[in-house]
Amino acid sequence: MKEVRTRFAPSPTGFLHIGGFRTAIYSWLLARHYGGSFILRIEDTDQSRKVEGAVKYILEGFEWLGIDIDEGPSREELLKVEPDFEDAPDIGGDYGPYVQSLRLELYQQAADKLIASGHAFRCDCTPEMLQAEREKQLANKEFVGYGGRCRDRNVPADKPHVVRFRMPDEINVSIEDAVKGRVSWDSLPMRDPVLLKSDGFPTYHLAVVVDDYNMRISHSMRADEWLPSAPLHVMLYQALGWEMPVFAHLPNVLGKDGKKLSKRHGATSWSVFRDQGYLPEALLNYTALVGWSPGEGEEQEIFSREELIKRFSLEHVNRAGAVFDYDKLTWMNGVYIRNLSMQEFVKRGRPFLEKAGLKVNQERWHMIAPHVQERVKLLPEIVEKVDFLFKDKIERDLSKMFKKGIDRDIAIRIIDEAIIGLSDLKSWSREEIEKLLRDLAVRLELKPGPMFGVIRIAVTGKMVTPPLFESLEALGRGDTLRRLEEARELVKQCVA
RNA sequence: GUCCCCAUCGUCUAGGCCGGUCUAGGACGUCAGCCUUUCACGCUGAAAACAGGGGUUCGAAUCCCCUUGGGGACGCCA
Repeated sequence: MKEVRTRFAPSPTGFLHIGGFRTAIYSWLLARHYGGSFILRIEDTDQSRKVEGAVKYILEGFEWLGIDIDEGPSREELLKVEPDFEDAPDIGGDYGPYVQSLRLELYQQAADKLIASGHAFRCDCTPEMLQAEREKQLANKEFVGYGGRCRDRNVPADKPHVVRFRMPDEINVSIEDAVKGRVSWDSLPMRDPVLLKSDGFPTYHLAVVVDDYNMRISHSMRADEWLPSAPLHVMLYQALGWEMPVFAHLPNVLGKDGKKLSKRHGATSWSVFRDQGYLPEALLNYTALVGWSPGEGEEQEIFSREELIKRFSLEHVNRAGAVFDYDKLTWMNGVYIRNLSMQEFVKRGRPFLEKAGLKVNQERWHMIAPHVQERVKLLPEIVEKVDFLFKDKIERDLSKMFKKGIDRDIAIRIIDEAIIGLSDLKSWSREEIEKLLRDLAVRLELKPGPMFGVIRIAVTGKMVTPPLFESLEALGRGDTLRRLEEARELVKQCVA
């Protein structure tokens, strides 16, 4: 079997959203599944829309997600695209350059070949002329497109011009798409499309065909919106006498509203997910499942990178667009967080505590971590659960204390007794603390729930915390007693 | 205006190619309950879908056609 070679070919015109990343993920997965190569190619043929930093951003996203690249731009090539990309990696490969603006001769040659064989022609129509033509067609509700003025004018090569493909009057083209199945066209996809622009740069259509062919791409995977121009690409391959890759048109990733994913859907770029506390392995897992499933009745949904590679196949890529469900991603992130080793959780959680401005005491954090690990779905949620451990002063909403049969006097009694008992505790351990407080509840003839609630608010200031005894243990005897005493005074000031 | 793609619970999907085993399975979310020191986790259960209409067939979620709905393309953007 032919080597599987896939490529991801972003244009550095903006910040790639998660839908674009999914295309990359599928391409990468297919290459890895078959032990092939995954190639990165930069499609910077529209110089006017270039955005500085876009390539760097994509590369960082790949690294974060764990998508490794086999062939791609060398450091030198990257610096030509983004001069400020100081730590640009040196990827390289045998089919470079991997940046389209550095491959202009190749496109020119292909265009010349097409002109020579009569498949293409030069055109010197001005943008104004084309615009006028288009408006007229639009007004008449006609098929919009080039009218063919220069088809047989033999515009000389030394005059400013574009090169257009000579679209036949009738076509009959079909492809065997790896996800859509057989798709056929018997009417024109577009009229004499431009192949080479007047600035010497190719349009996407020419570039993708020339590069996929020259880079020996076996599977041309791309988003759904390219399907309508596939017949043109087929005709280009035929006119050039080149063998075609397998096409795979991937369904779109949609926002909650069922529309194609875009910026207005909020968190759509990888770094936003990272900052919101999603784990890269969870994002990768979930994203792979938006539009693909292992099929065959498999009910497992949590897949490691290796399992995804092992199971991925184009046959089970869905044909319909799929909504990206943040709720499910968040749930899955929680699963991944709980599956982390304690050490790993401690390590990954800490930066979010620091970012929240807390002075993290590693001993306390380490002690409480196992008890918050199963309580968060997003890393930043850790902050509100443990900040009482790292603050000198805490806020208390005492009013929350007085419910379920707890009044001011009882609260004071509880706190007093707790102070006495905890001070006398032989060792400051979770077991000792629990035993003492449970005994106290029995002695005071109180239900444990409400009574522990009083201590909870007195010491942490919150109604909801990690388990109480573990929380006190992590806080330490000194701070616990100090806070209890402080709370006692505050409660005394309350009007009964 | 022309062309193309798509269509199973609210969402992601299994099943469809090889019609019967599908009174349509799983997951997220939702609701109820259990567990329980709060909150989670975990567990149990519930509501929830084959877009509509025609065919073909003994039998259709599965095959065919039409309708409807959704998406996309028609640029010297990708």
